[in-house]
Amino acid sequence: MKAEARLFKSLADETRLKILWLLMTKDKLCVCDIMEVLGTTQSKASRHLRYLYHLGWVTDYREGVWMKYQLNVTPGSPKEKQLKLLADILSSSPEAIVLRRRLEERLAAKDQPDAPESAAACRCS
Amino acid sequence: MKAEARLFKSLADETRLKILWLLMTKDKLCVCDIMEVLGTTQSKASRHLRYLYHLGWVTDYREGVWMKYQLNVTPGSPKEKQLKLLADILSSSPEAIVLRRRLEERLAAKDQPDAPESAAACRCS
DNA sequence: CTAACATAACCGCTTAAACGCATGTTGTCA
DNA sequence: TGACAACATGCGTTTAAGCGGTTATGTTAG
Repeated sequence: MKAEARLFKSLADETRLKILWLLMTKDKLCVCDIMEVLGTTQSKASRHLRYLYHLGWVTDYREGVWMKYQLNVTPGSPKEKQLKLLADILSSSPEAIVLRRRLEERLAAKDQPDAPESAAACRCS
Repeated sequence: MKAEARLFKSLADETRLKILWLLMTKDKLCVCDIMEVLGTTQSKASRHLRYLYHLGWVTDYREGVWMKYQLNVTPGSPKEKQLKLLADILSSSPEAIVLRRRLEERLAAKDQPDAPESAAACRCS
């Protein structure tokens, strides 16, 4: 059951859970979005995203300068089912709402090109 | 989401997963049974059982010399639902069958009082 | 080509988890 | 009461995870 243990270990980190939760709210996020919404470092965000990538939780693709990440929702895959369960568990957390709202705000701020430099520090599309 | 991370961390260990799986097969196991079936140390088995106990996965009660452990299946509790999901995940592991068989053998051997000392090293009821 | 930016990889450090071993505790039985 | 069995736990060690800070890689714009 080593594989199962590794599966759960990949979920045994608060930052990774938050990242997955953000990607459930909105797929196709770049690293700078996640890093900004979570209020963390680029190094940390990127590292956890790579971790999730190698374990099959997310897929990535490049869009210009930005690396976009999204949930691996291949239909019928075990991951898809697991993600559903995970969503159910995370949604009952009090922080879930806060994070979701922060993400909305962040994405909205980026649509305003006259952002007051506080939001949208990066020029991620 | 710290609580959720801790929840998954409690499942991020192979020994603990195996213990939970054994308890899904047969509730009310003593430490010596688990330790024997998993082929591990008493110290290790006991420690992980206490760990699972403190996180609400299992309950315990004393039966003479033996400490009996069983899954915490309080109806309607979150743990009950989580255990169902966990059972689903673990059952698809190749080791699941082996462990289940080993447990059956172990329990059967204990019913034979003329055990050849290899099985039933302890006199657990 | 070069500067600027987004991201990944590296390094050293700190912390926490898991383990083995030994010891303590509790219950049973003679 | 003393010996023994089942179990819990304290301690020291080892190993792995996460993190901050820095550097390397890749991409675009000028």
